[in-house]
Amino acid sequence: MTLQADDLYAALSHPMRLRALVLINQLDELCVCELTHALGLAQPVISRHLAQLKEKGLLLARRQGLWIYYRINDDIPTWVKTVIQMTTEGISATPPYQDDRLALESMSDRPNQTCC
Amino acid sequence: MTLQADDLYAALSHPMRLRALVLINQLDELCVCELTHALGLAQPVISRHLAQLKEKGLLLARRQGLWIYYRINDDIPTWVKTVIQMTTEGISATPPYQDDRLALESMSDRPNQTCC
DNA sequence: ACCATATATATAATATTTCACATATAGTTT
DNA sequence: AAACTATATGTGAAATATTATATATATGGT
Repeated sequence: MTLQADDLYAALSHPMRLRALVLINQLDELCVCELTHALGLAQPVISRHLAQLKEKGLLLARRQGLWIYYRINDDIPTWVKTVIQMTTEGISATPPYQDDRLALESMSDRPNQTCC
Repeated sequence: MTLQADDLYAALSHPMRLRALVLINQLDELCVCELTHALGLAQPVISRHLAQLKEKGLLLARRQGLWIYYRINDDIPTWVKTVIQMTTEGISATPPYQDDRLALESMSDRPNQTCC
């Protein structure tokens, strides 16, 4: 069951989902609390958006201890990967995407695999 | 005023708008009646979707006699053009996009510039 | 001037999406 | 096992998008 174009664009149609996806694409893998911090949203809101991206087949989730890490599903059509990559390159240096990245990097006690 | 990523993806988030855009991208320029025929939608529905694509800056309209032809705005960021092109190439050979093209080509008394 | 055709728009009804808030689940630590 | 943390989900309200229908506008032809 491959990702349909409709599902891709439905997934990207919310500004926060686009911000989340661009951030994940830049950093390979992020957990919910990192996204919550970077995007400044309430946890249930982030979780819901991530659930949608996952439902559509765009993201995969991996649990590690208490944290759940989301990453881009590698099993999507090549053209979709290109679209995500072009978008990321096209907008990552502009607000609000640039600031999202800075907010993430300034996050204290950010969980990561090495410390567990 | 450049096209924002949010606007692009809001524009593409409706299946019929995606179908219209892919068709226009393949054929350079199409009038409302051609799109109505190809996509099998009521005229006001098509007009509204086209108006949205135009509002976001994705399409331009040109009147020729009674017909209004829509085409892709060339004044959009390069990455957006790439996204549209990759999408078109990625899906144009699959349904329903393939059938839209066939429906268009089987349209009788299709208006075109040369006959006016 | 009148009629016909192509397209656009107004409006109200409907459907869909999103959010806020509360609560549930799963894993960890003590 | 109880308390704690991170994340997910249920539910109803609010916001937003879409459609159907009717009507308006613009152009061309007679």
